[in-house]
Order: sequence, then C-alpha cells, then structure tokens
Amino acid sequence: MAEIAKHETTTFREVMAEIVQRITEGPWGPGTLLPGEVELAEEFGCSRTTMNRALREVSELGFLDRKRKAGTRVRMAPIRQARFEMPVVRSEIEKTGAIYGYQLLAREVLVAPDWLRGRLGLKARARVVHLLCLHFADGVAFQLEDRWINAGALPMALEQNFSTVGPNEWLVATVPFSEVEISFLAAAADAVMVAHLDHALGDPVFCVERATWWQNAAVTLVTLAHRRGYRMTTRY
Amino acid sequence: MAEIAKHETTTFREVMAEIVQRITEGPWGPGTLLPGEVELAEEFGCSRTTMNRALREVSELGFLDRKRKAGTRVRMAPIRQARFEMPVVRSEIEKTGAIYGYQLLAREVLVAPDWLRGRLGLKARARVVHLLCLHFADGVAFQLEDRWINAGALPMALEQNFSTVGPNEWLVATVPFSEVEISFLAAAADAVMVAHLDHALGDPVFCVERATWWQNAAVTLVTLAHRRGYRMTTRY
DNA sequence: CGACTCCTTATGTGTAGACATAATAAACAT
DNA sequence: ATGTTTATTATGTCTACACATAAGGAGTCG
Repeated sequence: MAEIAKHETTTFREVMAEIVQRITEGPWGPGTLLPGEVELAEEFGCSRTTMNRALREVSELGFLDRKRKAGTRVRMAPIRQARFEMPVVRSEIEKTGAIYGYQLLAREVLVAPDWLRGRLGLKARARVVHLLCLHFADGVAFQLEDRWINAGALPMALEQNFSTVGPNEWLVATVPFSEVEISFLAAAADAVMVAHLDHALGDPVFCVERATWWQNAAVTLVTLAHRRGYRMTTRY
Repeated sequence: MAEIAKHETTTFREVMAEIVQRITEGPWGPGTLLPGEVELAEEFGCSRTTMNRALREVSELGFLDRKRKAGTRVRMAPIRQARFEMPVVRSEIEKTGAIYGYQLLAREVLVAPDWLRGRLGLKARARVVHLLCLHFADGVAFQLEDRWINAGALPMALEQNFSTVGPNEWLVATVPFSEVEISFLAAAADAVMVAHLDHALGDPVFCVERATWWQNAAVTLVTLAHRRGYRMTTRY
C-alpha cells in the first residue's frame, strides 16, 4: 500500500520551499517586510529554531535581507549568484565519462619575471618553477595549464619533475592555502594555445586564472586555457 | 580599561576557525577521518548542536565530506569554488563610484528565430521582444546587453519601450523567476560589439549569458558583452 | 559465494528555552 | 533643535534532549 505522510513535523526544507514560493510567486513581493520569526513559526507550526534556519538559508540564497531589530525583508532585486565548483581537472573530465590524459610540455626554473613579481608580490630575484601542461579528455586536448610556482615558498617543487602527475594534483595534496583569487576572462589565443588547443591565432579563449597564497606568501599562479567553445555553466 | 573576554561559551565561529586551521595547517591532513561530533563537542567544550553547525559550515566551504554513519572526512582536494554575486549592472557600476548611464539602441518585436526557440524551448511562431542596450560607467561603454523577452509569457513587455529604464531592472522588479541558467564564455567581437564597445572585430569578449524560466515557461535570454579587458574576479 | 536481513552508529534535524547582540525608537538632557 | 542615554525588539546563537535517517557491517540463509 502507498504511504504518503512520512512525518508530521514541519521540516526546515519545507518551510524554505514555501517561503521561496511566497517570494517568487506569491504575496511577498520585493520590499515586503516579513512577519517576525515567532509569528511565522506559529503560522507554519514549527519551532522558532526551525524557522530561523529556514529564513537564514533562504537569505543565503539571495532572496532575503535580514537585520536585527529591523526584521526580515525581501530584497528588491534578488542577488543573482553564480556558484562554480571547480574540482581538479582530472575529476572534471572523468565525471563526463571520458578518459583523462596528461602531458608535460615544458618545465623550467628561472628568476621570476617582473610582471609575475608584481602580480604575486614576490621579492627581487625570487626563483620560480614554470610549467606548461596539457590535459586531455579521451585523447583530445581539453585544457592548457600554464603554471608558476614560487620555489621560495615551496622548495619541494624544484625536485618534482611533474612528468606523470600534474602540478595541480600535486599541489592540492601537498600544500594548504589560506587565500585564493580566481578570475574568469576572455583572452586572445597565442602561439602556444594555437599549438596545443583547437584554436586559430587570436581566437577568443576562455581562461581561468587562479592565484594562491599561504600565510601571506605566494604559492602559485596558474592560467587555465580551455578548448574551443568551452563554457562554464551553472543552473539553479 | 580593556576587556577581553566577551563571553565564556564557545561559539560555532570559533570552532569553525579552529577546524579550518587544523585542516589547512595542522594535524588534519587530506583524507583524515575526524572524531565524531559528540567527541569533538566534548573536546571543544560546546554542545553537539554547535559542533554540528560548525562542521556543516566548514563542509559547505568545501573542506569536509560528511556522510551518515561513515563520519566526517577531510577532502583529498578541497573543492575550489568560485562564487560570484551579480547585482544589476547599475549597482555594479555605482558601487565603483562611477556614474551610471543607459541607452536603448534598438527595439523590435518579432517571431522567435529558430536558434532562440531551441535554446529556450519556445513553441512555433512565438513572439519575442528583442532589445539592444548599452550601459555606461562615467560615460564610457561598459556593457552591451542583447536581450530577448518571451512575449507569450510576458505580454507586458510589448507595452514597455525601455527608453529610460533598462530591461534588467524592469524585469527583476516585475517578474519572479524559478529557474536560472548562467554561463560564462569567451566570444569573438561581432559588428555590433565593435560599434559600441572598445573592441576590434574578432577580439575576445567576455560574455555572460543568462536564461530565465518561470513555471516552466521561458521568460528571457540575455547576453552581456563586456568592455575590453573585463575580468570577473573573486577572492577569499 | 552472493543476496538478504537486521543491528549499530554517525550525522541530520526537530523542540523548548535561555541569553546575546545589534539597531531602532523613545525618552531625556543639553 | 541636537546629542545622549535607555528601553525595546527582532534576529543570532547556545544548550540539552529526542527522534529520524542513511549506510556500513555482521550475521544468516540459500
């Protein structure tokens, strides 16, 4: 036989759903001041604790603006937020069912060029490891990784040859990080990208740039250039 | 006189900070299985409720993987997540201290072209409003907005002329949404972009594309092309 | 050996109650 | 009128406790 009622208590998820619905389709238009938590809890038949959690999470979704004493108000324009989870490339590729491949194209140790020193805040004559790697999905070039590692902060990097394990995977397993800066940008394909990805010179390339610090010392800067037509998409 | 101790109870934020520290700099390396909530709560001198919240939030930061019965484990590679908050353009521009400007370039009502029908799931001969607008920061073109509005779902759009208020602001104030898809991509500058933004033909342009549905009906599709050199950046 | 059941366990979530804190509003003093 | 204190109030968070639920693991049966 079919059972419907799984429980009698009102869960915070149900409350959330109802609140979101009232905001997006119902009586709580932009700017509305909601009743207090106590009153709402009473109406929904749940405890204030539960109502508090529901409101907090809806607020984190970007719909509500909450202030002590002032109360809970529906945002005039909901904050559109795009949240991208960026696992290591290997996982990203394997998740699509494709076979992951990796190739080290170049490796050199040198004194950090000026632009890099400025970008990461390195001191003069800082030594860095520069790597160029390619990640494949089912044998097709998927992502070109241009990475700089601060050898001063991470001397171990000098001993790694990165011929079989990508620097990304090595880094996440080796060093923690305390601060990260991620940028998305459109760049023009340069000679290196043309050589390894399916691009013509000057083609628009979707790039992700990520800089990482640990305890105020720069660890690494990486630019990930993607294959032709790549989009970063999120849906909710 | 200076007071230090504000409270005696351990707050979930303090617990969070300590947990993150133990993960990033301390004994809890990648893969570590943490003690259970009860045990941790005892160690930290807080209730399990508080410990639960702390662990839940650290988990949302991408450091922990929690499963019933299996326990809480430190992720092998912390999930790098980029979270972008995208307010309406006006706010984005005004937040930088610049003066916002708006101009409607073109407005037409037509039957949805095939690619759009496919993209949004419109039915045959659906009528749409097509708009082309420009957003300025201190008089300089900042963003080119290419928007399509499904007139079937939103007949009011036919009456709006959008000469002074941008469709974005009008939409967020008028219709709710239930589903959103956001993509970031790199496109080649076309003639329209060249005419209005500081681009040469074929230049890489950073674009944001956003499609919105409400109750399973497509509402709008917009492509936002940004000025030369634009980057979307987040830091944490 | 494999498939099934049942028990155990760690997290997930709900409740009631209390105190903390921020921010507004009212009362007060200058 | 203006600046300052004080009260009020809605949200923020902690506690102790209880039950729900998912999933690993042991035991059982063919």
